[in-house]
Amino acid sequence: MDTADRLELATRHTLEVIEEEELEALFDEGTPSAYIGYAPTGEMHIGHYTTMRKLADFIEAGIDVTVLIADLHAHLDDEKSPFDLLDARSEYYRVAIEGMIEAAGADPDEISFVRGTDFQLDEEYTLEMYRMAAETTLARTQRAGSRVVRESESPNLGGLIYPLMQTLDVKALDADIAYGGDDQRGIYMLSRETLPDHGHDAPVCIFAPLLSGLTGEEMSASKEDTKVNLNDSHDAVVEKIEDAYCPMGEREDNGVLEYLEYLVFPVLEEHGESFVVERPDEYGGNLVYDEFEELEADFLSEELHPADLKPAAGEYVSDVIGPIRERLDARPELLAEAYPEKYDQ
RNA sequence: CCGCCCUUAGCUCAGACUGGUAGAGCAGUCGACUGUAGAUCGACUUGCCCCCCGUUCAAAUCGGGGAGGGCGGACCA
Repeated sequence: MDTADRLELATRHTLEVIEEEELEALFDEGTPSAYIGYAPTGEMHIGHYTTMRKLADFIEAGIDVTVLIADLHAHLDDEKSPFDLLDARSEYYRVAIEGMIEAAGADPDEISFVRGTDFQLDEEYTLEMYRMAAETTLARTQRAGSRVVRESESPNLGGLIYPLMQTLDVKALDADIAYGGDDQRGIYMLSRETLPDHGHDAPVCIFAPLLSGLTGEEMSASKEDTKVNLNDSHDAVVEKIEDAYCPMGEREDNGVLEYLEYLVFPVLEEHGESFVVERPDEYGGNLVYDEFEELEADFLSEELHPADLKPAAGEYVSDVIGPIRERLDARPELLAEAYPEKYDQ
């Protein structure tokens, strides 16, 4: 595969690449490494899946991929995860992530899993963190993490250590590429500024779009109705999509369309399948789409009505998470131990 | 170590001075209207009032103690 093809694969369906020329240079040199980190806090949802799907492209493009399960970060960010649940949540995340990677059409064995505490307590790492803390202002650090770390009237120090550690993770994992959702932008811009002073190249940054929530607002981990969980039952998925904000002919803040664009169609494309909308004859009969752009055009022209789209979308979204749901359902103890307050019986 | 302030519905808070076992907004649920959802109307729900002890016929409210959180002082003089 030549550099142009690898570039196309690695960057398709992404929001932003900083900088594309640097990525091109990495491909010319050989096999770059990329990493994405997830802090094991709340339950994994469909938004995680969209970033995960990209990893399959990375592997195919000849990139070494590492997934970091950032357990310390999960606690540093306002104690979102209690310290004594870090083991359980890390394990749940690993299994869920493997499921997503497999469902996305890649082999989980081709991805390296690393846990934060495996290396973030090393003397070298720690010492460098103190040095970085000494050279970075409060305001700069706060700004870097503002979209990731929980906002509060009385923020804890942990939220400021968070961006510094994430920056050091890039170096510790020797990553050429830092990949993540667009919310990570602030932190990785800090990394690009800081790392060259700490003996590591500024990482190429690739950002995935963040999906809108189903209620028209931002997707929120704490608001059930704004997102589809990976272990939601088929009926729960269909119902959430049915209840979703979806104005006819509009794509702004339209989570349903975004789910289809970034999740359903890429998977259908992988399997060579079409998207079928069952529509009563009264409204014109069934519709078949092979590309999202066709569906989008019909939706925008109001040829495709939300009331016909939603039931179909619900079915396909449920199918997409099906394999992951099966994995999680097969091991109920994972969720029970990771979220005892919710799954205790 | 000292002083002051805060803690009431899922969230933001009112009520406390002048005791009579709780309210608003938002959120949520359900209807109406739309061939979906939203918006808009209409209805409804929600509580260890941080904990313990005391005063009282009666305590979210008064007194004492404690916990958690915030702010300031103390060192630099």
